[in-house]
Amino acid sequence: MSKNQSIKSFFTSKTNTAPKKEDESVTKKEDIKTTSPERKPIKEDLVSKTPKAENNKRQRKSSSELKNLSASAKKSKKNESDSEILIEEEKENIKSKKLLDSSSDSIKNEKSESSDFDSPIKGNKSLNKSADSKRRKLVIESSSEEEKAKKSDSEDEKPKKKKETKKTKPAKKSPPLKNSKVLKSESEDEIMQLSEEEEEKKVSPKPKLIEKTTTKKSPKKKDFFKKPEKKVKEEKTEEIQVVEEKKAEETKVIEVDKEVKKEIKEETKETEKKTEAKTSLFFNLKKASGASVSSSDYNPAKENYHPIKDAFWAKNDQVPYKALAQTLFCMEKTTKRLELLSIVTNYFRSVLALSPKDLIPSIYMLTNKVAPDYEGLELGIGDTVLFKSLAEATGSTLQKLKLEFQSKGDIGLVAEANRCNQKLLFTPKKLTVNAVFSKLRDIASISGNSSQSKKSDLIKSLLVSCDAIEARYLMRSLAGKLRNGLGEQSILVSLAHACTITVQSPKSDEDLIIDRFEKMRSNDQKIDEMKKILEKSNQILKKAYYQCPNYSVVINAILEHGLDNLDQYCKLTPGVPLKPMLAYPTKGIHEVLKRFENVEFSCEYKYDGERAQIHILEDGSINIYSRNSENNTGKYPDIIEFLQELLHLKKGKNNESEKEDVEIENRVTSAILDAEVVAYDIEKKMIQPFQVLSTRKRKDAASEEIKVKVCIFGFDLIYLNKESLIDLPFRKRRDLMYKYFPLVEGKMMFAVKMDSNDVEAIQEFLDNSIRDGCEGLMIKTLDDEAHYEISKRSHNWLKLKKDYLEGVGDTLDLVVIGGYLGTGKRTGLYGGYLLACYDPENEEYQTICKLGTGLKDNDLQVQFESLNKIKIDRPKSYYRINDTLEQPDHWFEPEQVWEIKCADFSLSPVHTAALGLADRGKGISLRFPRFLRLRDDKKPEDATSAEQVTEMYKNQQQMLNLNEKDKKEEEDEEDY
DNA sequence: ACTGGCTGCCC
DNA sequence: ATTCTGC
DNA sequence: GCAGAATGGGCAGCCAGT
Repeated sequence: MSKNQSIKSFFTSKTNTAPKKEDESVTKKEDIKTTSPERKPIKEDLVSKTPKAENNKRQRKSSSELKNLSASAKKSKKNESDSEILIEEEKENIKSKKLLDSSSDSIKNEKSESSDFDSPIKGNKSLNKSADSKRRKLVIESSSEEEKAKKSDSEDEKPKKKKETKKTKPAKKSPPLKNSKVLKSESEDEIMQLSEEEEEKKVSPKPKLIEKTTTKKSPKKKDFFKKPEKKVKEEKTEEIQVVEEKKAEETKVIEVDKEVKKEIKEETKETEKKTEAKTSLFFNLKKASGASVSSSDYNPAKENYHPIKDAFWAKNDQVPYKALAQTLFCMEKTTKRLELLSIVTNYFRSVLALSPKDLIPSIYMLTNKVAPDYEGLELGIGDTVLFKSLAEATGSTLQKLKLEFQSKGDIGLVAEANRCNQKLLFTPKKLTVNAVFSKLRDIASISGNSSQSKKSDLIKSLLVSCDAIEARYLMRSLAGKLRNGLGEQSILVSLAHACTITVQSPKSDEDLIIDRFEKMRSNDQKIDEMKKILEKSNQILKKAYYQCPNYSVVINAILEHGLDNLDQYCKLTPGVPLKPMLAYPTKGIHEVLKRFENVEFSCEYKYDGERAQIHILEDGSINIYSRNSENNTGKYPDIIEFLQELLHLKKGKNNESEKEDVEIENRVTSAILDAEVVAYDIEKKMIQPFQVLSTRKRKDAASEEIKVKVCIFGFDLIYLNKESLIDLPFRKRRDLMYKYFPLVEGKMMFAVKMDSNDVEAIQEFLDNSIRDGCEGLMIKTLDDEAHYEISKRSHNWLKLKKDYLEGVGDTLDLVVIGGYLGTGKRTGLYGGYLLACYDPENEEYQTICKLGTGLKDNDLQVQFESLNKIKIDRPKSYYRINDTLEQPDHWFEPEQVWEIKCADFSLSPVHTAALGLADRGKGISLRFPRFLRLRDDKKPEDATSAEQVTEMYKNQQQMLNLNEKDKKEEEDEEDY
């Protein structure tokens, strides 16, 4: 029965879904793309042919582009001279900039200098996931290609096998089961009841012991690999053995790379010294008197660092990029925050003392930005482009680079190792921080036809001039992940410290006080005083920056007027976004009460929409900014028109007379309103889900064409009629908001609130909020610590969502079927996993989401070991995988079941869970999935079923509300 | 003119 | 967005 | 408790290739 039935059911499932799909225009593609069992022939095609074709294609391309390399190298000279001009322009620009009156003016100038288009190319703060996985896919497929030929025969048997495995699993699983229990007990606080035998096991594989048994050099992983490898070989079939051997090879590679990675710093430093030895003479000539450091010895981590003597460039020189690279390099050696801060502080002090004009580019480089957030200037470079450029620049193949990336986990290290070694006829000019920054801006400014290749050319031209260390950090900058342990917050602290320690002498403009606290450092009492001064500077700077998040403005103000007077020059201004107040997640009402003990607070609905900071300017124009200070003005023309009407604002000169015409008691002439914009169905008076909101146009939306109507839910007022309200307590700010902003049903509303600290009342309010289609509650103190001051605490509010509560919220038991190799601190482990639910109807596993959070470091270790034992070289035929989903690096036997929590369910264009059940062409996926624990008591067939997933999807509050409304009003179904 | 892939930005 | 972790 | 760094789904915008 097993075999036939399963095949039959596969078949019927297919024939069922196929016709359905056909009448849905959407799904033509899906039909082909989805891997489904009875389509095996096609699947074979997909798996074995496509990658080949793709590889060939890429190889061809990269070789042809290789030829271009020499051409681009020639070009680079021209590029450089071009950028020189730009740099000069920029310098002029900065020089001539009058910061005071208009942050925006100076910004506009800058922008028009470097770019003549205003369509924002978005930034590059995160590694591109799809790019990542693409790369992985390529690697895996190519590496296993040979195997595939052999395997394809056995593929036919797999569906049959599946039934067998199903039956035999309990027996088969028992050894791993024990293991996983053991592992679990390590990773979980809650310890399961274990038999004595298990108790023993529990003790033995503790990481510490493993460490002891390993040699000095080889990391723990060495053991992890070898043990499972042997075990598995003994008990598995021949077929699997092949897989294992391959696995072993791979693991060896990783293993080696691990070691390599550890040594790489030292190595590179040595090579650095050699190469720099030649050039150091050159620098010595140029050096200011007293300085005698070569560039690769530059060490801002040094004790008693002297910003001039310990630097290696001369006064008024442009800061060499090498200095920045060395700074970052020093930072990599420690994780201690104070040390990191001091390193960057020292670097800044040198810049201040020698080349103050380079402070701005330095800050941008260290915070990995190219412009203020609200300018919308973004690199538009992802991993894909970066790897392509790197391949072209170095002559390596994409494949090789990507494979290397898997083991190194960092594109900077890959670039460093593959750096173009061929010596050019003439030594390229040394890079300066300003030059690199300018080029980054150039890259960001390019758009339009063949912009990709132009960007690529720029990157290559930069790479040519890089030494090893520089290449490392340049690539990280381009990838948008400096990963240096200091984010924007801490860079600001460093800057504040630097500007406080190294200051201009009050006596003359020329003199510089190198260390204002020199005499205080040895005295304990004085040190406290020093710390106070530093902290005060810190506050001044942070307060200035969060009200005016523009480094050019802030730094120019510091250089011209000093840190202490910053508040006069960096004031809150409508038209310039400020950093918004954020909220901390809270696990329950009790935690809320504990945190806000004896303090009055208010609870508000937390709406599931988009944060909007609405700026109403004196001239009647309105700007809207996102949570991350992006300019969203072009996204909400409807809101702007509505508000201008509502508040009797008129654009243009006539506003004076107009305003007098209408008599309103509390007129808004300027304001900054903090609000949530939510998709809203006015007819049904219903809040719509986030997924609806997100389908709105983002740029140049025309108000007539807008389909998704929107309602503003105001919750805070930060600025009103020329006055900043940030120092008022929340209670007063909110009252002003109520007073000045009229309520318009379905257009302009206020967050539903309740001021009470009664547990039951809050509980009820929380339930209500969920019922009304909200995410939960925001909790804010009314009077105490209730200023809108991000500089003190950016997360001054609390948020309480249903799915934060323990034992509440949707939980699923899902099967791990694939893994994605991690990057950064997860290098050498899995950084993410592919999860599936089980569909007994079709006897297949359907992907439902990827997972990458909620995992403890130890979980990652343990999982890497246990999953390696069940690694397979290709997905099972009964895995239903959409081809547009990025393929995992490794596939696994369906064995481990994990408990996953999520906030919501969504219809997914890529995941196949419950495909056809909730929607004809779309599967279901999870919003905010996170790992809870291993369910070693469950077999994969006991995982949450497709049907259950559908149920959960339909039981979402939003769906319930929708149905209820539909029933009541007997209207047509509304679907999105 | 259409599509797929990449990127950035919302959450 | 969520979560974990070192300081 | 903070800041930083791992990672999620899913949308529109843009570009390259067909």
